[in-house]
Amino acid sequence: MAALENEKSRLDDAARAGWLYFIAGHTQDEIAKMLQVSRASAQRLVSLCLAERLITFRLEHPIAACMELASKLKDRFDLVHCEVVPSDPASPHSTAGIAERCANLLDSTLRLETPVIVALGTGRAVRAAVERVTPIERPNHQIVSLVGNISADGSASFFDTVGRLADRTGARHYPMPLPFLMSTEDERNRMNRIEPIAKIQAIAARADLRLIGIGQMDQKAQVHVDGFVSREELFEMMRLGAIGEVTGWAYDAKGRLIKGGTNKRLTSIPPQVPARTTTIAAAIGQAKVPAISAALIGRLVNGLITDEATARAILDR
Amino acid sequence: MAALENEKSRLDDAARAGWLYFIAGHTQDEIAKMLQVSRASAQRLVSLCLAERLITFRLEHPIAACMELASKLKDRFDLVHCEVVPSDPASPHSTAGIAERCANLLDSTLRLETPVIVALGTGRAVRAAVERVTPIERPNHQIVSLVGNISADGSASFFDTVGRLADRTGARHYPMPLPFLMSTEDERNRMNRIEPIAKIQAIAARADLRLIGIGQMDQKAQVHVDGFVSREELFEMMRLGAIGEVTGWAYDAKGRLIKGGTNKRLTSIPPQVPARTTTIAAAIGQAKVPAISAALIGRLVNGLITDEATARAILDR
DNA sequence: CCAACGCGTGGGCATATGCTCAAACGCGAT
DNA sequence: ATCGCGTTTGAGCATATGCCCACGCGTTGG
Repeated sequence: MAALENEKSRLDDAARAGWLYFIAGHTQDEIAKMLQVSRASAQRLVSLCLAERLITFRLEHPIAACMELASKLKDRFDLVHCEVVPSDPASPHSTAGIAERCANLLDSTLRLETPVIVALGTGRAVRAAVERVTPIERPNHQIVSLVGNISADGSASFFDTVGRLADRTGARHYPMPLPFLMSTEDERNRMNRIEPIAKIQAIAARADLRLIGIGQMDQKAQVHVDGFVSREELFEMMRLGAIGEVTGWAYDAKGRLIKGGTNKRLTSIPPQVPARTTTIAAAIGQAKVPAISAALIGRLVNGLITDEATARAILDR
Repeated sequence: MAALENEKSRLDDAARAGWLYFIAGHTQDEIAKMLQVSRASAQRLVSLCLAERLITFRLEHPIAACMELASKLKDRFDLVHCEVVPSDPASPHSTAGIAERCANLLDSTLRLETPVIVALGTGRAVRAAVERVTPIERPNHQIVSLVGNISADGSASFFDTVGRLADRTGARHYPMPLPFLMSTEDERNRMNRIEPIAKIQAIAARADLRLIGIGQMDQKAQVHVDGFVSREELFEMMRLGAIGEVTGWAYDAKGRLIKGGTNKRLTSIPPQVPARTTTIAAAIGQAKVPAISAALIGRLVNGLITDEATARAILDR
């Protein structure tokens, strides 16, 4: 049917309009005349172009302050990779900037012709990053999830990061078909031994890149808000000293994994300590500062993508 | 002195403003408040950011029509590389679009770690492209000029493409310290035998990429306008059938190099026929259509970067 | 076959942007 | 300290932009 054709030509026009607007520097009035549409439509095309990310902006200039923060963080915590983007004072929790950089990191990793394995954890920034990855055909890559994708109520839910990234690359993908928490430690251990799960874990262990979020362990902990961990479980972990979590694994202020509590029943693949694989955390926000700091101190991650304000707060501790 | 410091921090602010404007999507009023300046200054910063190319736009969407034209050209003329950018109906001679793509091509070539040799010819698009190359440290690359850089009046003049590109990469560079035309064939041949020149020619012969412009041979021929070739010389070449030129080498409508005239006295490195090295021409404009077509037919180049209108005109012949 | 619906269109208005111009601000020289 | 020159700044205005609304066209479901 013609709908798809239309859709396509509309996107073409949008791209054309965006090109004329941003690159050639024309006004929307001029573009409207060129494309033979009303100015209002031209405006719509330009904004469609933006909404569909047909055009992207890249900042070529390494803002000195950010560069400096990044290099200090790199030194202080012995990181293999660190990026600091300018803060957006109006929305300090927006993932806009870091998602862009994460997407870039994924892009350049996935662009390689030699097969690579990318492991993904949780986090809003990770999700947003995946959405921004440039599609590229790489059927020999592998995308693997570090966390179970079955929520508490049994539905295979929350954002299917692995699937989305696989869509964009044609890579084989391995979501982890497990609940986030099992009911007992035994059950968890049994699960870890069954064939398909063990296989996924083996793949994850060979990952070339791990990209994960960092969650703080307070009343607003994402693992609790999303319903993976009950209020009681959360409080127990806090009593045990939990200050943050990566892929669900709670750790204390020194970045040491908590021995008991939900950590005994977690199905997620635990962090390597210290991280050997390139393991990049993407996290911003004042609330996460202690959690991020601890993860860096404990070497749960060896890379960080954050914003200026967060970077400063981490260094100021 | 502090001037440089100031300059730097001003650019930082510009980058920051650009980021907030284009990426975070704030209005200039908001940015002004954030950066503690007047709105007018915010506007200035944003436009400075644009002017300095601190931020760049990249069109992710392969505009179907352009893609199709590119692929037809590739097939028809057996090209190894072809790109077609949307035309800007308002300024059909603007190098904006193709310069961007050329810069991109240079970027990706220069990004390689293994030493590469890039040879540059003449042309406004080539010059503009060099200005847009992302600086990257590649001291082991080599940049070599295909044309003499001494103008008719003896000054080492016109735009020093090779030097500029070397500035941006730290690569060794080899401008050709010769006049564009010698006064006799003998003299030219003698020049070709002297040591440093022969060496440059040897390097150019091993180039991994040649990027050149195409000039038409009519009253407005660039070689004439720029004063490299006199009116009489130009007319003589036209009598001999010249329709276009690459790095000064005039050729006829079938793309065959003219045997006599200025070609006997040219110091530029002649095109390979047929091109074996990746040799990309960057050229747009109705006036250049016959010249571009002939160069493609004669296989003086095996790649083309042009715009939609020119591409269409070439295919319609 | 028609009604209801969705989607794109163009007009119009409030707001944001680009630009000009005169005033203020260094900054160096006297 | 003062003057003069060149640059930067902010007010104000003309213009461009973003968005809401009512309309029309095509599509879908009854």
